[in-house]
Amino acid sequence: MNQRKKQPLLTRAALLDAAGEEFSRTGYVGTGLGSVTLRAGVTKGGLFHHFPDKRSLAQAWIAERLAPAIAALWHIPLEQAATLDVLKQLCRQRFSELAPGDATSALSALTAESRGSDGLLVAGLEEIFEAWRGALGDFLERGKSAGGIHRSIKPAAEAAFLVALIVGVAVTANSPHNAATRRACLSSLEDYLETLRSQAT
Amino acid sequence: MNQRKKQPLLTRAALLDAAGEEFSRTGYVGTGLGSVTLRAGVTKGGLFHHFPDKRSLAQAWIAERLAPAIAALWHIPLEQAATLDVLKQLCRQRFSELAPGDATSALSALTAESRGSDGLLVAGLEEIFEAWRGALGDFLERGKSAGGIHRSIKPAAEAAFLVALIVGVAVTANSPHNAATRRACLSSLEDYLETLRSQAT
DNA sequence: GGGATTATACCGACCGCAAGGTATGACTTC
DNA sequence: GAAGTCATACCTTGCGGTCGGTATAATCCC
Repeated sequence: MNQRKKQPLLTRAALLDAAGEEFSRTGYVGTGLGSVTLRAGVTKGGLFHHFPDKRSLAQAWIAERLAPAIAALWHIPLEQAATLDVLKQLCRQRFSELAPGDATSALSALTAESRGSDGLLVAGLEEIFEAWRGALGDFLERGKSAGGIHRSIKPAAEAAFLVALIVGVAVTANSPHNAATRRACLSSLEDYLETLRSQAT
Repeated sequence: MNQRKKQPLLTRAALLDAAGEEFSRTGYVGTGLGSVTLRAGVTKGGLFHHFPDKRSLAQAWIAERLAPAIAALWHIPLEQAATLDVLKQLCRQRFSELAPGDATSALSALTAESRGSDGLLVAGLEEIFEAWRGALGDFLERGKSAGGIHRSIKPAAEAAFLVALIVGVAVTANSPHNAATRRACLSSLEDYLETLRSQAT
């Protein structure tokens, strides 16, 4: 076994993971560094050795954890797809998994919290949204080329619309308590996606 | 002039207004009672005379200020309408007014923040969403009866969908900086609303 | 109606605590 | 031994909340 006692990469990773857990559940201002260090099994000294301050920790987590998590959930499954059914199936799946603390909800909550106050955090979050909209736009573009998606739609606008909708669902209906609302949104979303389908030739 | 020196109703109102300003801009945990009392021109003693604790202050603000504000923005204009054009015009208007700190953004941010942690605040916020979805559902129902809206739609599901979308826009595109994203969402929203129109006979 | 009494509204100092952050030192690794 | 990695102890600040006191308003009683 590895008998090394100081493994900076692992401690850094543990700190990021612990911070992510806390940020996802209680938001940025709501989480104390004490809970983070406790969860990570590291003390204050260790934390501030790896990150100069709380905001940097959050920024690192956003860039190194949250962004990839969103990509894994929403970009990659669409990477080589071009049909509406793939998107519909993806939404069904992701909506059913939605819960407080997951990546989609965390992204939504962090954005809602940071906007207006913590301008520096917004930058990293905004990048995630840009990438998300880009991936969705590319997907829709491919769908248009392949013929499965109607020619008249504007992929960029439609992507922004879809991202907003998903965020809205993550905010208004991400708890097991309001599963009914989530199902209602999903139902209407599927109807809406059908309107993007190109008329059968 | 009224020379009364103690006007409990006015001070209470001032406290609610001040709390609203702070909650809307920096969220629940992000606002200190010091800023609230300062803005209201009241001291801690006065605050805790009217409200037993911080959470009660927030609850009172949600019920007495935020809920009516949302109603004024989204329910009342639709109260006696039944055509899609009224809804489209309303969305155009409200989207253009969207900014950090307004009622719609505050509702979205507070909900995103409270869910998972402050269960007691969620109750009041949930009521607002219920009323919102109800008002929108009634509107769509009237539209169906009047004939302007397609018969096949499910008003309740569509209402949940629309509320989620608006919240999503308020979270992802409520700052003047991303007006482009907001316009994109609005554009797609209008296209989407058109699909609800009943086929011309 | 007018003074005494009680209840209401508000002030301002203070408390305990947890927050973010720092300084220093000890142990590891190269 | 020098640089890197982490622990311990501590500092300052601001938080939500309390408490004794005071000034104003409503009520009572004659």
